[in-house]
Amino acid sequence: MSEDFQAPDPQQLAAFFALMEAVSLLQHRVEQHLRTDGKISYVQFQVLTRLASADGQLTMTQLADGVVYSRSGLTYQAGLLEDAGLITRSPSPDDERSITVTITDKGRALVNRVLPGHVEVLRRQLFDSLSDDDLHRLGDIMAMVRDHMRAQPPRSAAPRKRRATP
Amino acid sequence: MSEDFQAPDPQQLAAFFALMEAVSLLQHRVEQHLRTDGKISYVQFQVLTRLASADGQLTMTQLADGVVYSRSGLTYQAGLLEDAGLITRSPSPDDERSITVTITDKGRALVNRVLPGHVEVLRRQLFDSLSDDDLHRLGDIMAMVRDHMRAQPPRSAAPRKRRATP
DNA sequence: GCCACATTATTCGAATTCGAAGCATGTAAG
DNA sequence: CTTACATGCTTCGAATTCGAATAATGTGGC
Repeated sequence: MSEDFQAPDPQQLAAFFALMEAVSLLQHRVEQHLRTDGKISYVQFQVLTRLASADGQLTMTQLADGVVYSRSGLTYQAGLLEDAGLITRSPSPDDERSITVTITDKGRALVNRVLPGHVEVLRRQLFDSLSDDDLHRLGDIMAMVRDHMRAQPPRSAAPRKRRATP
Repeated sequence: MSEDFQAPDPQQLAAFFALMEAVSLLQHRVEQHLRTDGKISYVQFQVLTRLASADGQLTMTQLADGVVYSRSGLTYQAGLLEDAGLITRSPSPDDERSITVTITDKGRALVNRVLPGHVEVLRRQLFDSLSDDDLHRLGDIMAMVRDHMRAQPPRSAAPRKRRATP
């Protein structure tokens, strides 16, 4: 396991592993609560809350980007949410290609019904284990990481826009 | 959105959102690299590295717990890894029910081949955006969260075998 | 105006995931 | 020993996920 390449600092790796494992556990708990309490998945909850905090409507692309999801996956979920009467989809006025997704009253009601329990889960699983200072610090750190990654395009999937001998 | 329940501190929520979003992005990047470079998923990579650092072999349950995965999901992945010749499965000597999973030389070779690139991705996506101090702090914080959640059983799914109306 | 290319969303098929049910083995109580 | 339950893993079906291909609309250069 120890070879000639630039060996990583064990401390760095430990941080990475702890980060991934903790978030994995947290996701499971959150998912479980939302499923039993509101009969929705975390993705669906994310879509609804994003719509709610965005004054009611967003396009599919805006949603997919925010939720860090594939377009096709979002199409599927939007279909389910629409069938359930929690959102509506309508063609966008400005751009004929876009779809405007709007949260319904029923959707808002569901969010409001589930939110307290959701927050309670977060409190018990995450917030309670940290001091205010640590929590504050965690927020700052992860915001930096998030911004850093948003700014940095993936290595190989970089769009081949670079001049191909024009 | 603002009602009568114990409203969460916006700062707390911001930390949670940043945490989830950043990890989501990170997972995508890592997954993408492993797929293109080694033709394996992150789960499979996790299984292999866990085996490698555990002196070669573990039981299915130990693996599933460590990887935060469903048993059935692990069975599926183990099947793929075995077909690919990266691990072997054999009945455990002590416990006739258990399966001992062992990493093969080919499995170790794959890990060693992919590891440098993997670490490079982590460096570029995660480590580079943080000071040593922040990284250290992040590790400590997430370790605390992880331990806290491991210690705390999920709220509703806790008791499994409650007798059904005797 | 017209042509090439970018952008938006969906459909499709394949792969992965989970939970419940099933099977076999281990263990404790009587 | 025998019954009752616990544990370890797999099988099965349903749901979810992604990426590639597709269709439709927008935009820029000429």
